[in-house]
Amino acid sequence: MKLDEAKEKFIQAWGTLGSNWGISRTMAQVHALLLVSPEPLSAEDVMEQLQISRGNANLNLRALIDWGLVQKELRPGERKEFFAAEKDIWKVFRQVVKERRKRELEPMLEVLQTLSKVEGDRRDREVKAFTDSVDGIYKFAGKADKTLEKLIRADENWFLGSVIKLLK
Amino acid sequence: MKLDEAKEKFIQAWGTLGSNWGISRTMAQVHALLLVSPEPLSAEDVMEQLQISRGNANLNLRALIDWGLVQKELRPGERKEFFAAEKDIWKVFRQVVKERRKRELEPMLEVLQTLSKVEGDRRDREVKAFTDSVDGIYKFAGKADKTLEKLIRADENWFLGSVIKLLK
DNA sequence: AATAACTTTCAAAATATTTTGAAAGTTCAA
DNA sequence: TTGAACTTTCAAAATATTTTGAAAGTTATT
Repeated sequence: MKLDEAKEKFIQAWGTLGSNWGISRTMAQVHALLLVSPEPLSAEDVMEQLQISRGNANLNLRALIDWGLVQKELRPGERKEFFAAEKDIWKVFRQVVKERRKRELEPMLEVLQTLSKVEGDRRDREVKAFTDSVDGIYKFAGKADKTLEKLIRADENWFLGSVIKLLK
Repeated sequence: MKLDEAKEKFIQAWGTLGSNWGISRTMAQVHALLLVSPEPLSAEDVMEQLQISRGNANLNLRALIDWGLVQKELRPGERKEFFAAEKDIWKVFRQVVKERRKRELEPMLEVLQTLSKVEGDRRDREVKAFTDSVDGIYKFAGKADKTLEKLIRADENWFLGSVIKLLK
């Protein structure tokens, strides 16, 4: 397989993966493109290689920066901005975990806490089913939150080493 | 807060969570509704409580069954089908991991393997960046695959106990 | 075989998300 | 302060996804 064909396939596959996980296809494709580029790319480069508009390129590059997956690079004497993705996939993974924890898990914990204060007789089947379910999820989410916090703090080797070893 | 209000909020929150993770809002809401219902519900019940059409209810109930999160229940002497969600959130989590691994991780591993066979001189910066990236992701995905396989097989107590303990 | 009680299908409609591109905004060098 | 070189914005258009509901299909009973 030729490089260009392989690149194209990779970009497609990464885009599909992204859209399965609630990330827009194009954002994942921009990420994929930067992942396999040896040099940082300009917005123009991204537009050309993915055949997308300027506005779209800008939007998705900014979103990737928000997620902490891409960084701007300025070159002395050049006005144009260049963009480079973090290449270490372990770091990428940890960063995504970190962001999703902040954006989704923590807000969910607050909602669950609120919901556990529902009024009503615990002997009521409806009430009991509800509180049991919410309590179970709340406990699970709390444990997940703590676990992920440790994971984020843990260094690469720790994750590569200990967890894998533990699980074997 | 009254039960009905709390239920409504939970269904909304679960729907939002789902759509953040690439699951359709309505499918997640049907799941939420079944999670907090003490008794199995009929398609009719789901239609009424979520104010959705028959076709939509049917589609999403079937999808939840596909994901292994909901089961049909037949009552002797009744023609109607009833639906109940698995209530143990650990089991739900493990089931989701199991399905996503099968549906997404394994196909991705195949793609990555194919892509690692790209032609070209390794001293070419473009080729090197590509193969380095793909190799890194392939190794990561392979480890994740094995780790998740263990997680799926592990029993509840193991996950509740050992992993949490390890991470503290 | 006919009917009643259900479930499933699917094309069209509704809705939601993504993309575009031109205009506005910014920044810097002259 | 101007203008060139860029980036950002955002309303409209395009596209993708979800929802509807009526019709078709299924199954058990009579």
